[in-house]
Parts: sequence; C-alpha cells; structure tokens
Amino acid sequence: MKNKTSLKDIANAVGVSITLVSYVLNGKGEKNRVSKNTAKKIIDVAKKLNYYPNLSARSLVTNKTRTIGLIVADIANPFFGSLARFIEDAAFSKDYTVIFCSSDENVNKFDRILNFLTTRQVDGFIIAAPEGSGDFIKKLERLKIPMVLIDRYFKELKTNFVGIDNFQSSLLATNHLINNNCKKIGTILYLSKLDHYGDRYDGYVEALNRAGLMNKIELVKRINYGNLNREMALAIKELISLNVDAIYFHTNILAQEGLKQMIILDKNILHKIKVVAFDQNPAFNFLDTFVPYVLQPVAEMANQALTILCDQIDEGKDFKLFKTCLQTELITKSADQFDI
Amino acid sequence: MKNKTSLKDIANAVGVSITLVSYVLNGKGEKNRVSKNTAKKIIDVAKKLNYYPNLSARSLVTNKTRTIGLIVADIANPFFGSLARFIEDAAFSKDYTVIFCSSDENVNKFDRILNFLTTRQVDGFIIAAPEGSGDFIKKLERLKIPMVLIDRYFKELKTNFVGIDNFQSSLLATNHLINNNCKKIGTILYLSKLDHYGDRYDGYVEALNRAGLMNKIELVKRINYGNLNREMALAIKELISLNVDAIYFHTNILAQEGLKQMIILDKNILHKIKVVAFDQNPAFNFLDTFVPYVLQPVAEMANQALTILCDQIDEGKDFKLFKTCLQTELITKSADQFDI
DNA sequence: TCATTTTGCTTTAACGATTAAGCAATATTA
DNA sequence: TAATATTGCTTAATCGTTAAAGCAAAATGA
Repeated sequence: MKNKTSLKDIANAVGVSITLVSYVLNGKGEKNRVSKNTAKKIIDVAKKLNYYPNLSARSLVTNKTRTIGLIVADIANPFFGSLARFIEDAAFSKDYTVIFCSSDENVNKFDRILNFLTTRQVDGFIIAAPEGSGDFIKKLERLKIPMVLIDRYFKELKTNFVGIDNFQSSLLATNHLINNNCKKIGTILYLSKLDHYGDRYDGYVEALNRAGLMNKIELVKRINYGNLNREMALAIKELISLNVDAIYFHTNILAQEGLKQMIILDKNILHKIKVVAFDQNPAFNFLDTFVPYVLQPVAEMANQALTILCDQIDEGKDFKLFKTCLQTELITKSADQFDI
Repeated sequence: MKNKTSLKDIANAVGVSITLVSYVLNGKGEKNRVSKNTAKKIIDVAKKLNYYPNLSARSLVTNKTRTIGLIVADIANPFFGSLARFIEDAAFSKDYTVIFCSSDENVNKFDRILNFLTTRQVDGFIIAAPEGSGDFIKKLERLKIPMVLIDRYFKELKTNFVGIDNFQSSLLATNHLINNNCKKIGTILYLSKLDHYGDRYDGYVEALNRAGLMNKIELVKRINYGNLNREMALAIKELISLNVDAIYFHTNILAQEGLKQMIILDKNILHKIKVVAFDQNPAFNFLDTFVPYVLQPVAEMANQALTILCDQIDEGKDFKLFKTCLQTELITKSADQFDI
C-alpha cells in the first residue's frame, strides 16, 4: 500500500506528461491523438509498475465515487441477505462498490445511516425503506439524488421502484388456502404502515371476500417488529383458540417464528392447520409438511434495481422514472426432493 | 449532493483562511491557537451551511479512507451474515465503512476481490480466508497491510487472528455424543485443507480415541462445497447404511443440508440417530428434537477483530501480533422455550 | 512556396482537504 | 524602552487525478 505507483511515476519512466498517461490508461488515447507507439509504452510500463488508479483523487475531480449505499432492514434476515448478495455480485461486475447498512426498521437509525452514506459520497442509494421514512425519501428526491426503492414503496411518492405486486401475490397465497378447503383463515403481519404490507393485507381481505369467507371475528394478528417472540406466541395461541384452519404469514421471519411457536404447542399441528408464507426460508425444509410460499424473484430485483440506479448515475440529472413490478410465484411443492 | 459546501465557502463566509476552518472543524483549534471567538463563528457557519467534509479530498492527503474490506465465504450464510452484521454495527460506531465481499470459497474470486478492495484503498482487511489463499495472505502480510484473519487461520502464517479453539470445541461436541451413549459416531465435514476444519476433525478423532470408540470402519464423510446437495444425500445414505447412532456436522450449513436429507429418508430419524452441529441455525428450531450445537461468540469475534484492525490502522506500521482464541459453548437445551 | 490542417504532445488549472512554515501585531519581560 | 515571547492568523505546498486549452512540428493543399 505504501509507495504506490502514480501516473507521475509512469510519466517519468516513459518520458511523457502525466496527461498523456491519463488519456491512454482511460482509453481516451485515440480520441486525444496519442500515437500507437507511445500508448503501448505507457500501457507496458503501467503494467510493469503494477499501477492502479487512486480513486480518491479521481473522485475528487469527477465527483463520482462509483459507490452505492444499500439500506435494508437487517442484513442478517435471509430475504435481505440474499438480496444483498445478488446486489453485491451485480455491483462487482459493474465495478461498483456497495456499502451495506441495516436500519433495524428504525427511522432514527435510518437517518443516521443516510448521513453516514452521504458523507461517504455515495453516488446513489438502493433502499428498502423503514416505516415512517417517507420524509427522508422525499428529501433525497428533492435533492435529485439517484435512488431506487426496493421491496417497500410509498404510494404518494414518485420514486424509482423495483418490487412485486403484493396485492396479487397475497391473493394468490390466500386463494391457495381457500382452494384447499380452508374456511377460517387467520393471518399474521407486522404492525406497520408500510404500503406493501397494506397491499398484502388487502389481498388477503379481497380473497376472503370473493370467497365469502370474511368473518365477523377478527382473524388478523399484528405483531410488533421489536417484540416478535412474545407477541407471536400470543398471536398463535389466540388464533388457535379461535379455531382457525389456516394461517397466512406475511413475511418469512414471521413464518419462521410463528411455525416455531405452533410446533412448540403441538408437534402435529401442521396436519390440522394449513400454512402459507411470504418468501422462502431454509428452515421450512425441516418440517414434515411442506410449507407453500410466495417466491419473489430476488435476483431479478437486485439486477434491475442496480441497472436502473447505475443508468441514472451515469446519465446525470434528467432521468426518467422507473416502476418495475415483477412476477411472483406460489411454490407448492418441494423443488429439491431427494436428488440423487 | 450538488453545490456541496466546502471549507472555502465557510472561510469566505466568516472571513478567515481555509486553514483556520480546517483546524477548528478538526478539533485542532486549541492546539493552533485559534481564538474562541473565531472558532465559534466557524462552527456556527459550518452548521448553518450544513458542511460535511469531502472524504475523497481528505483521503488524498491523509492516505486513509476509514474503510475496511470484509471478505467472507458467503454473506448469505447465516454464520457469516450475523458476523457481518456485528462488524457492520461495530464499524458504524467507530465511523468506519465496511465493504462486504463474498469469495464463494474460490481462490480466484478471492484474488479478484482483493484487487477490487485494494483499488478502493481500503485501510485494512478482515478476512475469512478460503482454502488455498495462503499465498495471498502472505503477500498482504509482506506488504504490511493491516489485516485480521477471522474464523479461519493458517498454521504456518503469523498473522492477526480472532477465532475459537476448534479442537477443543470439537472435542466438546463429540464428547456430548459419547456421554449420551453413542457408539458409532459418524461425522460430515467439508473436503477442505483449511486448518480450522483440520482441527475440528482432530478433535473428533481425539474424542473417539479417548473413549476407545475409534473404529476400523471409516465413518467420516467429506463433502465438496460446490456439490453440497448431491454429495450430502449420498453421505447420509452411506452413514445410515453403516448403522451410525450419531452424526456430528462440522458447520451449520452442513447440518442444515444433512438434516434435511435425513428427514427426507425418515421423519423420525432423529429419535434413532443423535445429531450435533457446529454453529446455530434458525432452522433447528423446527425439528421436534433439539439439535445441540457449538455456539461461537460471534459478536465478540466481530468486536475484537475490528478493534485489533482499527488499532493497527491508527498506530501505523510497527504493530504487534494478536492471536485471540475465544471460548465456545455447547448448547444442549433450547434457550427460548415458549416465553410467555 | 506559403498558408492551412493534422498530429502528438505539454501546460495549466482545478477538485477539497491537510499541514508545515511564516509573519504581523500584541503582550511580556529585563 | 528594547528585546523576546505569545497570539492569531495566512501562505504555500501537497496528495493524484482529469480535462480544457495551447503549441510546435510535420503533413497537406493550392
């Protein structure tokens, strides 16, 4: 790391000006009429001296860092973990750096992260926004900072967005239970005003209404993100005491925790109560009953989000708006059965 | 992001030189005899203009980026995901930025990542090294680049390291099975030359030897990282056909996949074959039998690694060597039973 | 042959910060 | 009162890169 070779070193070695070296190494040699001969010499020496550019210096001039900030709820959550992984790969191949940050669904933390990343001069953001962060998003929008929302969106804001049709997906999930003869379908979601959760809820209600299953009794349980364990245990108990024959979990973490609590109460419960979940969780493989789930095209989401973002960063300020709605799929069979 | 305020703007507004502003905002006002009055003015104006420093410019001068590179096998793996999360938090509070990269246990990818991060001028590395990366680590060492190995280490290299005593932990895990009357204890590990896996293997062998259970028949199955599904299915089948009464999995991913295959073969298998795993996996909660596991102090590992690294970055080149060996624990009971 | 164009390069300024060195004006000491 | 010390600031160099503008020398055209 010490005594790094700079453009100057190469220039001295070859006997030309720094500018010429810069032109050649940036592929602007032709354009600036650098002779083939000199170009070759420069490239050779650069290789010999193991040159790589100082990005701080470059950023200082270009005002671009080739770095983007990714803000999710929690990188340790399997859904966001895999999303992050796909974004990492896509960014790596585009020669972009990603800084991952977890907001813990907390607006204050989110604000601090935004400041942190802004100070780091990121060129843009990919954000899975926490509840109540609308004003911060609005501010980014006003400042014309390149940004793509992912997973979560705000109905009233016109920002780039890559995600799925939560209403339809929820309809799909709920209908699966209905088609399997379930009559009392409970559901467990987060106590949150995020619109995508709202859509999932609406999809559930719509499906029940269409099937004439909407009950007077409230079979909907809303759980606090910060108090998952306790509230889930309670919710499960209550739903069971209400004699539900199915439970639809609105996220994979909810499903993971909910299933855990269900099994604690009764090992054979999944033969009595059908379950559907949003998103996959490796843990589902451990149950003796297959848990159907809504599969999001996470790789696709990651790629699209990154592509939109990078395009906007490159194109500058007058970018158009992209709202991408990807297809989900309801997985009802184990994909990798005993494969030998 | 546009029209950012610079030191110059503040200097002009207050009517002083840029230098003075720099001194004050870096807390070097006292030392450089800036009058209290001027200092206050500078601070006020900086706040009013919403100043934050341009890190590219600063890095150019200081040759420090306050950025570290974290290289793990796969950020989507629960073990590394949670490690990454703790490192993220620790770094955030120290005002360091972390760039996460996944090597996929592939030396070529590892090399490319190393280049990528070096080009990004990271100040140092935290590395869970893939098999065969010893020479690259040696090179970093030779270049005196601050670095801490985590989880995996190289017996022949004298580098900083934070991890656990794999031999002892393995002994612990295997003894647990022995103490539970298991006589034919199979084990499944990766086909890898990484020393920490070697230690785990040695611990297993030592435990069997001490108990006089070392068999003529080979109960050890080695799995290729890249072909987990197929090879695991085979390994499980073979171990079962050899009539093992226990299986010890050397990582949580191995356990996850192995248990899946075991259950596919026989839903009640865990009542016949005892299992112990290295590292926790949320999926274990879904089994009707509790799976004991070796718990690594991940948060502690993250903190120590970051502290050692940051200290070395600050102190410069003549740092001492740290090898930290943290205690593990064998968890034999579900910690969060129905907690209501 | 002289004006014009093209070729191949260099000069110079800029990006925004840090930091050693310098320099008046004022205060202190002998 | 003159020499010295302190206070409060500024100047200038530097980090490594980009890029607009400029400038000889060689090639082309009339």
